[in-house]
Amino acid sequence: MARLTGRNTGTAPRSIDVARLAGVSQKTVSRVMNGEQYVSDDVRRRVLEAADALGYRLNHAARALASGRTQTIGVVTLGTALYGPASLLMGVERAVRDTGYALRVVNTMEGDAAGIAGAVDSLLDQGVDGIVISEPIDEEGGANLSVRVDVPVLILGAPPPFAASRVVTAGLVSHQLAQAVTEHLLELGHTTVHHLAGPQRWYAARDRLEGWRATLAAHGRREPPVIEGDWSAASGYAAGRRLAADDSVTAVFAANDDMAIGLIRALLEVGRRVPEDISVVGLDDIPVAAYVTPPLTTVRQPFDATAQDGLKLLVHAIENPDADPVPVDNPPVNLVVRESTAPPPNRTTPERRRTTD
Amino acid sequence: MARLTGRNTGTAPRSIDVARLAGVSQKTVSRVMNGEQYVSDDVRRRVLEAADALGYRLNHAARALASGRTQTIGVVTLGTALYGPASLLMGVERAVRDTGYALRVVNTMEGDAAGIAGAVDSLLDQGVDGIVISEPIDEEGGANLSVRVDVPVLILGAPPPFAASRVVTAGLVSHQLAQAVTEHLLELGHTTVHHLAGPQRWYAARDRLEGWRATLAAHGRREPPVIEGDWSAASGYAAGRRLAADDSVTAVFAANDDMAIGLIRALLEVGRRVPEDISVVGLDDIPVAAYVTPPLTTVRQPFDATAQDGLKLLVHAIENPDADPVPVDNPPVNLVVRESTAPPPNRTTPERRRTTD
DNA sequence: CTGAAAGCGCTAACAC
DNA sequence: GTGTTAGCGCTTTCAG
Repeated sequence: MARLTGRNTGTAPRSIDVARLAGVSQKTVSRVMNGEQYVSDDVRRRVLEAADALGYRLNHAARALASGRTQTIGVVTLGTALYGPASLLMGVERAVRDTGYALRVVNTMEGDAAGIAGAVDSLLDQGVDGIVISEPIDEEGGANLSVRVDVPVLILGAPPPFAASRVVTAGLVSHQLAQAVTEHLLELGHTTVHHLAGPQRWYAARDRLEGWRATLAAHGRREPPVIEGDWSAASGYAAGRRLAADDSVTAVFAANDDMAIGLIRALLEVGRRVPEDISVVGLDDIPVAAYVTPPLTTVRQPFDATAQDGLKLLVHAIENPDADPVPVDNPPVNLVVRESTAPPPNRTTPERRRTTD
Repeated sequence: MARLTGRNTGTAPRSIDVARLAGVSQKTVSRVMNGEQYVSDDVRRRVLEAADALGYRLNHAARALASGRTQTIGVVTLGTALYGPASLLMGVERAVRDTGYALRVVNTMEGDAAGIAGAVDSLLDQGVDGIVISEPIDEEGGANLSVRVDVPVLILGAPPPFAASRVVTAGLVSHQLAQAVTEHLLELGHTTVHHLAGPQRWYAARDRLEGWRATLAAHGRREPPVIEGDWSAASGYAAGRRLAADDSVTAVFAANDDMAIGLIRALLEVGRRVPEDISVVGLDDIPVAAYVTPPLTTVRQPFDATAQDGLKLLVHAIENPDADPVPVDNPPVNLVVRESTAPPPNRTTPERRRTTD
């Protein structure tokens, strides 16, 4: 194809076109577009006007090729609409937006053989300056990432599962959330607290379990057997059926709200009242939590704060390859006490209280 | 497993390195990497082996620059973890994955001045071969996209709000979903059905309202005044308070499950039973819908099917610039009848009206 | 402060 | 079937 140096019919304008119109060199256009210093205000204005007149749009592919930087961050998520992961993803998008980077997304399905390693690999393949791994789960020891990753990595909601050149983390708060829940229940007077855990391949699920366990131990309470669910309301329902059969259960901490809701449903179906007979607490504070019956006591997860803090670290690591990671504070724990928790029933003198809701 | 040695450390293997190792020309490597024809099996194997040995990774930026195609699709979503939009996004990711394209994501916040146009613009800026707009909302007539869009666009869940060179749509089923719900309620014997609509800036909300309205009209029923919510359980709750004051209400169709749940909560609080006094239906079939009290009757949205169908169209449009768009079938409507719907209560006065239909 | 030259790693067109 | 020759549109030296 011949050089279309003079005309650009149907072709997007290039920086050289802008340069000609503004009467400067192409390099100067580049300087202006990148907001570099050492450009006189007059030249800058002329370039900007010319660019605007032409409808100039910087070609990112060319920039990436020449500079080796893509100005995009890749995120690996679970391919699920679960409230937690979805909220985190949205938080990440917002946070990335603020940093001026673009966002690429790749999902890992649960049970995906390639798992996180495959997703990271494909991101590296597409070209990203940094990677966010959101809520990783261990897929068959998939934690060992055999890919060499030489861009900074942010792990959200789990400690570094593998060694990469520069890894930062954020959102390691499940432990505290679980502690807050457990203590709330203990303070109400419950002798102990049962736990309906999330799938243990998830770090978040393990961390919540540990937080619960540690809190119980700290208060010298007996640790009841753990029931493991899969985050779904259906699994909560199944767990509720089992728990309802045990008269000693007076308080249950479900690792997320969906399971808590399923659990409550099962309890109600067999005639156990919540919270009069059994208190139930969830975790997440999903949008409907305040409107189920009874309104659910739960802890809110700080998704946006986590995403923002994490991205700040990641971008810092990208742009300052040699600097040390700056630690961020953990966001405050936000326990939302509603009506699914109450003191344990008085066994000797059952309180007969009528509630219409 | 691939290894990455460093993007511009001078050590990143390029196609020419692979070519040298395999003893072929660089162009041949390119042919092999792109799966082109006319490469002997022997050469292909040698190239692949050399690439693997070197840990070669194709440079997408260079490819994009040279070919003008990015092999990525951009998606514009609402920056919300609402079940509907989040599910659609996940569906899109999965579908995009299957097509071999990569995915870029940009959010539009509600109330964002730049709105969809800005998001599309930024996507165009980053370089994409096609664009998916998921559940657009009208932001102050933001429908007029002043940007020139010269890549195919897929609109999910709404008709084309603007003129672009090639626009395809999918997921226009809200109307039918609303119809299914309304008819279900009518068939149970309700004289009419009230509607708690979604925010009318959303096409999905308008379409549901239209579906409900048309169905009522088709059955010759009176159309009660519409209450508008904002998708949230809180707005459903507020609507429930108002509706509960009206004795004539026996059936309500809420435009999504969250609002339905809030609505039910409000009804229960003032002593109106669901479904004995009032039937309530939602829309979405969120994960907890089956476990709230009472279990919610709702219609499931075909997110995955919509995303897949839509992406098929989009990719077709991308790869066949001149072909006509192929229409796809609408997925079947999936009404899930649970326990929040029942025949209307028996009035003390049998003012039962005969309907001939 | 500004400009000229030299690629970044790949694909496209056309030879062979 | 395979190689050769040009660029894609930008950023990078390095001059002035």
